[in-house]
Order: sequence, then C-alpha cells, then structure tokens
Amino acid sequence: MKVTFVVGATASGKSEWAIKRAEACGGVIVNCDSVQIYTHVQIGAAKPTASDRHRCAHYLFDFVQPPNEYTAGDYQRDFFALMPQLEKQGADQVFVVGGTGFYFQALEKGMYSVDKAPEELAQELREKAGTSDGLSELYQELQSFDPASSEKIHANDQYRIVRALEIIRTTGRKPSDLKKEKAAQVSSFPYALEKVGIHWERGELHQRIHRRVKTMLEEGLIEEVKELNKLGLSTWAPMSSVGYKEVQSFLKGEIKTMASLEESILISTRQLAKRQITWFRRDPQIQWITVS
RNA sequence: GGCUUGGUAGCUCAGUCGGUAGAGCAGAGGACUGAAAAUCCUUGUGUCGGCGGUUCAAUUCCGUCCCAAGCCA
Repeated sequence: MKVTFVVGATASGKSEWAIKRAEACGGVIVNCDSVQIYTHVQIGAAKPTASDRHRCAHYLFDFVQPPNEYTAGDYQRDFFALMPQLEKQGADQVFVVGGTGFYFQALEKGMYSVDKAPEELAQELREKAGTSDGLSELYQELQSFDPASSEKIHANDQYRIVRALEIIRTTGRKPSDLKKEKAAQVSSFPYALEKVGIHWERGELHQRIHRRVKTMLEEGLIEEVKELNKLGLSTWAPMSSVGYKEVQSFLKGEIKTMASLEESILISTRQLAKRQITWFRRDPQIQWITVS
C-alpha cells in the first residue's frame, strides 16, 4: 500500500488536488487536520463538502464528539488502527491530507508513550504557570531535572514547560531521554511514502485566503458559533481555532464591526499559513508542486 | 473666512526642556513529541507634512503654506 502525504498551507487547495488524484486511481483520503477531526465545527473548519465525500472515500473526519478533545497521540493510534482496515478493503493508494505538521510528524516518527498526567497535576501546573513568578519557578524546576529539555524550551513557553513537568512528575523520566530513546529506535513508517506539498507564491495564497474567509462569513460562520455557544461548547478545543476565536470576540463585543472581524480572521489565517509553511519547509523530502 | 487640535515606521500612537527617534500591531524569519488552527522566540532608518528663518546644530523654536478633524461665522 502506498501513502502520499499531501501538505501545504491552509487554503492551498490540498483537498481538491488529493480528491482528483484519488478519483483517478481509486485511492482514499485520510484527514490530517487537527480541527477537521471534530464534529460540529463545520464552516470555519473548511471540511470537505458532502459532494467531495461522494467522489472518494474519506476517513478520520468529523468524528470526535464534544466534550472530547483529541491529541497527536490519539491521531497516530487511530491512523495505524485504520490502515489495516483500508488494506483489507483493497485500497492501495492512501492520501493523507492536511495542514497539521505535528500530526504528520507523529505518523512518521511516532510518539514515545507516557501515561496521561493526572488531571489535578495538570491543573496545578497550569495555574502556577499563569503567574510570572510561578512560571519561572517551574522553569527552574525543569532546568534542574532536565537541562537538555530546558535548553530547547524558552522560559516564556508556558505550554511546553507545563507539558515537560507533567512528564517528569508522572514518570520520573526526563523528556529529553524519552526523545533520545525514541529516536534511536528504527521505527520507520511502515508503508511506501511520498510527500507532496502544494506551493503558492505568498501574494496568491493571501488572495485565496481572502476569498475563503469571505465565503465562510457569507455561509454563516457567526450563526454557527452562536449555535455552538448555545450547546455550551464555547470553551471546547476547536473553538479556539482560527475563525472561531475571532467570532467569539465579536460576539462578546471585543471586536466591534464586521469589517474588523473579517480583518482579524484574515490576519490569523495568514499567520497560521506562515507557521505551516515554516513547518513544512524544513522537510527536504517534500516535493513541492504548483497547481493553477 | 476665523479659531482650536493634530500631521513622526504599512497602521495606531509615544517622544525629543534643540544634538537626526521608539512602543504596540501588521509584515518577515524561526522553533516545535499528547491543546499544534495551539504555544513560543528573533527582527524597527523612517525626507519626524512642504518651504523658509533663528542656531555650531531643528523632527523639536519662529514664520508661512498644504492636509485632516472639531468649533465659530
């Protein structure tokens, strides 16, 4: 079975490209986008439409129900559970499509397994990291337990400091050692792999993003967020993704006008695209193509 | 037409009691092992509206003109 990673920035046309190819060779599409895995978020997530899904089989879309949240580890497990099924069904070409570099990395390089940190611990660490004194204490703790990790993590990076200490306190191991051990294992990706990236000149990409954002607003993104809020999902993970968080601010009155709502979604989307490009740029195995 | 307040980085603005300027945002570049559409780092020379004057020196003071907003006619 052959696997093709289809990567690129948001709005680059990855899905369309992959669907065409899949149609042509009887392949299937597997999602690799950290928002499109969730149910309920529809317009802002830019999921494939019903008619797209008739064109070829789609997997790992639209299946994580609230209030569940999902991680790269979950994704990796679900992916490798799915593949034998696809093989049994006779699929011989799988297109893994999305913009979440971290998830692609989880597939290719694996994830070292650690027990989940107890919720109370996570809570405690997060609270402490919220104050600047607390944060620098935590950072010092990290420095003394695992200097190698602390060198790679910036003192302001709350999120990574908390995560590293979760691992240290629950397993007693150094994250840098876990990483080293994992890297030493020769666990290569078990399928024939090719990587394709959809490339756009920056200005053209920005135009595509502009069109997409306008369309999302026209199709009722604001209504969608209101509905999700009614269901009590205002703090659910996908609600802090691009588009959703800006509409939340708009509904709270922090963003005053439609024009500035559109502008701030545009800015966030461009920034997301830039981060995605930075992520994929460092992988020399990606074959960049242009489409028109 | 008169008065007032402004005109400083792409945008919003700070500042220089005269020695040619800095923040936030945007932009650009980067990091990334269970929230990743998240989180974090690096990066700021621009006729300081134009033209004159005073001065060793003007973006800063003075004059004048232009532009914008407000008030009065």
